[in-house]
Amino acid sequence: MRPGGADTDRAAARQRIRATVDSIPPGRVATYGQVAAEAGLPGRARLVGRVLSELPANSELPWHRVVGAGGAIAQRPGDGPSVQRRRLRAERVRFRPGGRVDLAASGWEPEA
DNA sequence: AACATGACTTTCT
DNA sequence: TAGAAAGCCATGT
Repeated sequence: MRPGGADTDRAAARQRIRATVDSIPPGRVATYGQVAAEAGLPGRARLVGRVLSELPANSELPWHRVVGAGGAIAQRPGDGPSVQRRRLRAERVRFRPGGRVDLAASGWEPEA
């Protein structure tokens, strides 16, 4: 076989992204860039968004714990921000006036 | 192969 | 507060 093939790399990257998202504890949120960096893919925040966009509706992955830079709720296709906001509020995630997540209080601090 | 698009981020005007 | 610009890059046409 050809270890290190491009296809394999992309598949592995997406798997690491999913694993990272899955490791975000309830009540905490991480930004796209943060998830990418934790997954060993610095600078590829977009790839994270891509992976999440392809998740099946019944996915167990806590996609709602991923927000944009500065705690902004991302504009998702076909659905308003209210869905994600509700799910986060249900986990006691703190919000700041303006509708952003309070990263200082509820941001994810991954353990080394 | 060129071009467009997108659940992104950061910096500079 | 807004917009442009430049990074990033997988996918689809």
